Amino acid sequence: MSSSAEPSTTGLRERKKARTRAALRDHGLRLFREQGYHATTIEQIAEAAEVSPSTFFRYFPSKEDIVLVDDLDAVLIAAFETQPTEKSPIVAVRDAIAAVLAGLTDEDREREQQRQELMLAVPELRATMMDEFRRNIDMVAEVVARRLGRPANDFEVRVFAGAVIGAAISTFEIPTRSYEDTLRALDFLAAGLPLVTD
Amino acid sequence: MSSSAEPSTTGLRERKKARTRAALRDHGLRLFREQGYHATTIEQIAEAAEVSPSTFFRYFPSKEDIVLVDDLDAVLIAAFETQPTEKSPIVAVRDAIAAVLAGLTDEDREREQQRQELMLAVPELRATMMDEFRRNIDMVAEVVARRLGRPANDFEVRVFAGAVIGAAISTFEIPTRSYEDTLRALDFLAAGLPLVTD
DNA sequence: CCATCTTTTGGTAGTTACTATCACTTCGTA
DNA sequence: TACGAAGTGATAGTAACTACCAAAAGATGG
Repeated sequence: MSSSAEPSTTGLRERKKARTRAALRDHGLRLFREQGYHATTIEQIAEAAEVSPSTFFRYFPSKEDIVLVDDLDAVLIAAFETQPTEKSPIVAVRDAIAAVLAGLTDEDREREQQRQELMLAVPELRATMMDEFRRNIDMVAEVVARRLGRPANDFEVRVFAGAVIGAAISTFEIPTRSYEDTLRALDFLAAGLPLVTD
Repeated sequence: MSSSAEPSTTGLRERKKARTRAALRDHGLRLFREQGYHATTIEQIAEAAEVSPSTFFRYFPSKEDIVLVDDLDAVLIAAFETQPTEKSPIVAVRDAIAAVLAGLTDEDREREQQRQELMLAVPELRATMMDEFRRNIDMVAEVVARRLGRPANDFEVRVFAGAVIGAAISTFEIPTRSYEDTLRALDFLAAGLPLVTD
């Protein structure tokens, strides 16, 4: 048992594993896109990646997990922590998200959009979505709590995080949705949700 | 094909169907509680309800759907619509929820709590939870939009609804959670999420 | 009351995601 | 080069679901 630090670019074994994992995910997502989620079987994905079905399950605990990606978490946290402390929590969150989104390539945004659409469309994947949702609340709560010097499970901080993520999620079903909608939603929340009768 | 109004207390057939459905759900939830969700098979549920596995799937499209209940939707909508229009949308939502919760028996609340815990604990059920979550956003948005004379898919109204439901959901993970926490969360949201450094 | 039509049901035979296990191969290392 | 560890494939099994068909039971007109 090694120290489990980072195996990044070591032996052939690690490299091969990384390649197999990437191949499985890429072929999986491609097949999902081409023929739909249900119509794609593990066998097909394994075959496309040139491994056995057994091996698939050694890399991903389930078919759904192919879609689960949390690459952006660390980036978001970092972006938030560099926000000046003068900003209110809600504005800091908004600006952190804006910064991260601005830093993505069009391709990244495209892929992320496709992932979200897939999750919305396929019932099985909505479990994944709920998990992501809860994870995001935890993440926002933790990071905001730290900034305010409150405990991580502070009631008000968690409600704040829930409202932020809920506002963001509410934009997911907009047909023509772009990432600016997410920012608009947070702006509206920052303004105190000023709804008035027209 | 009849007029699909309400078959409520008609022929023997309807009554028997209602009984079978209730038996399947009750035995299912009981078995989930007693032996866990995974350990309970459709076969066991069907056997307990004295029908065949085939019949189970005629009543519920999947095992998960046993847990899905939306009895409260109509009640909540009605409670909201009787709120005086002077109240701001957020206060009206809060008070409507408070009224509904106050109207439940302790038993109802207990059962509802158990359902939510089950959904949080079992991965497969979180898909159901996400669906419920989206349905709740839609419901709040629709009802608030009507009150404000805006279209049902109005951007600001949807963000409002997302924030409300997000705030409510954020309280789900509190270990000692009671239904008052949901109201506290909405109060905090109504106050504009006033987070300040201590 | 009976014949008939419709709905509901049980059974059988799939498919697919996923688990467990075991022998075999491949890689890292002394 | 020999040995241990890690990765792989194959096989057999479980359980959620689907499609289908024939039998049973409730509804309906004469």
